[in-house]
Amino acid sequence: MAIDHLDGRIIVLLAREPRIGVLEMSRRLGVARGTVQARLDRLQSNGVIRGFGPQVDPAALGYPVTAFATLQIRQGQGADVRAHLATVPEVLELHTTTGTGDMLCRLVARSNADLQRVIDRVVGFDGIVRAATAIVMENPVPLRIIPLVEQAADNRDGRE
Amino acid sequence: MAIDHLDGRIIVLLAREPRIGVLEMSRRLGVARGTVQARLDRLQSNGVIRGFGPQVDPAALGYPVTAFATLQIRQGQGADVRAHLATVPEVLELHTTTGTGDMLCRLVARSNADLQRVIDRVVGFDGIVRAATAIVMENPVPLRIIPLVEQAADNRDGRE
DNA sequence: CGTCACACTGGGCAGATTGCCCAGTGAACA
DNA sequence: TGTTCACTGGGCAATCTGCCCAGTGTGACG
Repeated sequence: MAIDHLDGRIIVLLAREPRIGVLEMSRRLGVARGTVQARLDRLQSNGVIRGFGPQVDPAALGYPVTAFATLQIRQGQGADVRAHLATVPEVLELHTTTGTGDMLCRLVARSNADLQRVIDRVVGFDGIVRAATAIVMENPVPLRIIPLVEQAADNRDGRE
Repeated sequence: MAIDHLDGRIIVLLAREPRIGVLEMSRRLGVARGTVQARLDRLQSNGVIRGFGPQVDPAALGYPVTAFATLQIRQGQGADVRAHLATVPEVLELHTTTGTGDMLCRLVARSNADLQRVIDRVVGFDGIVRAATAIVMENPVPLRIIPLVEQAADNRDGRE
């Protein structure tokens, strides 16, 4: 579950140059190919690396508007709301949270006007009491993992 | 920028079986290998497919706690806050938003107790006036793109 | 102090895939 | 009608993959 420095370097290398291949990685890292292969297998079976799916940009698909909606759910309707939101393609992710809202979801839309349609569809469901939406203007830090991987690798090295 | 049905099938196939390779894709989709290759090249140069980086699970790295923090920023300090948050590895992404807060960031931590440390580090900066944190309990809909891709592909087909 | 398990090395092998090339075809379009 | 474009189907050398092996070093454990 914890990763060492070599694991970290493998992940970072893979993140920077995804098409790199095991052989080239082993050359860059100065280890045997079998080692890289074994590490990769382990990282994947550990679940540290979930997969290598394509990273699709919603904006390039025609959905340049992103928003976060905080939802308040009527007691006992959680499961129904989850099922409902799962059917909306513009709902990219959904979390249940502590705090003022009960759920937080990430939405995309074709435009600000289209966002209204999406929100209507999201909240047009019985179990949802209230929704507060925040439109994303800028994304100074896009979803990233490398700094965390490096920290995790360093911690591990420090401890062992 | 818009994608057609074949593009959609390529992306979905790739999302489901990332290791699949161009040749096998062409077999599954019933088109020539060159076609798949050309489509993929176009999707990547379009920016629709950003890349194929490894999808790393923070939980498996030892960071099982996720939270969203809404930050209020002192006027004119936005750039400084951005730069500060970019240096915190546990900040996985950062958005500037409309609405009650000025920024929304996704955090991870090793435990609920550790989350306190992360939040202290995040808000331990002059430009941040207030922070409201919501801890994620469940993630009923993990970050996904396939339904949106399918919708985008269908729309395109319908129009053209 | 042995013994064992484990990870890593360095090598080899056949088979598959990739990147690249080409000519031909059909459809859309000026 | 002529041109452009995407797609097809094929071929080629080079590369990589998955798989195997024996040898080595190290740490854990009896």
